[in-house]
Amino acid sequence: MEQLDPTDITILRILQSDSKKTAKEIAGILNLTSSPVYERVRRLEKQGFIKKYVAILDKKLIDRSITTICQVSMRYHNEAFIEKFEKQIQELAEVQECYHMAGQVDFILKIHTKSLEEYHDFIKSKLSKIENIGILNSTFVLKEIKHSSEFYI
Amino acid sequence: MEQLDPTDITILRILQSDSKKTAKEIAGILNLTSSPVYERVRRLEKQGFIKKYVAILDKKLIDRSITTICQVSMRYHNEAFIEKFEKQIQELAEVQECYHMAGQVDFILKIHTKSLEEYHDFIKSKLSKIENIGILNSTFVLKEIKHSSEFYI
DNA sequence: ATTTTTAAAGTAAATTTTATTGGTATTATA
DNA sequence: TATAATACCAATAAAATTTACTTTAAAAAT
Repeated sequence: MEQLDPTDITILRILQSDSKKTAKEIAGILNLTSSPVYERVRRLEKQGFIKKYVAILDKKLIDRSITTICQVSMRYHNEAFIEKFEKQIQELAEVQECYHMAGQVDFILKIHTKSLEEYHDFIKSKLSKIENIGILNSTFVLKEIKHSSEFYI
Repeated sequence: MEQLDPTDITILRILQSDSKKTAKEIAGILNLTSSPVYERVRRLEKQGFIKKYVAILDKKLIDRSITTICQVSMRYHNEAFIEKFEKQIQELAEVQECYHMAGQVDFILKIHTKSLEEYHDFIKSKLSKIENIGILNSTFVLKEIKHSSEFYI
């Protein structure tokens, strides 16, 4: 694995919090000119350190106020069932994240909906239609204490 | 609340998945010229629909391979304790997300570390040092089935 | 039905940023 | 010491952003 020097790390930190910063602005922070910054960013993209650039939307304003954490356990743990479940989850637009977990619960999902009613519809008409779900436990987010896509590097 | 028309929604969908798309490229998809697209994007930023633009890094390459979901319950539920907990969590760089939940468990945290060992250190020397934590339950992500910052709009 | 108003889109030019190239200094290597 | 590699700087071309202004089309008012 290619190593990151302190300049690379500073660039990654900046772009994690604001990807609209120009090469020139970053160069100002680093006491460099924009060319080496530009070249490093391109290299970091090419090497895969930077996967993509995205816009983060305001959940409330786009009317997706309800965040739910849903914990799912399967009835049977055959490879075939698990794989099918994973595929079906990927198709559900309401599911923003899904992790296969170690421990009691098999999967943890993060789901965004307009309302509790829409969440109810989601469970009734989409999630619970998936074969082989044993236990399904939903808890609602009362308050977002911290929420970011940044990694500490 | 200001309403979004179909053009706005298309723009938001595109920028959620790739914020490097130029106004011209988006205009091509929408059969428009770049100026109205540019003006709409500026408006969507100003109105707050777009909160920020960020770079998404590769967890593995930057050596944050271990993702842990940690469920925390408080011993006492005074407002003062809760607020102090929230403040302290916000300071912890390893914690990427933290939600105050309805139900049995008070908080759910998503934590990224280099290794299990580093996670252990985090629990021992940082998280469990916070006053008033009752139950603390950690489960590890075996596989990311789905992971995105996009909302379905 | 015609005119007025308004909002959205188009056009074009300026400014800024991105992207490329060539050259220099520094450091490591043979 | 000579050579190669690396990282940076400077200059410039290409492209995108940003601004100002004009046109178009739809809705509202006369």
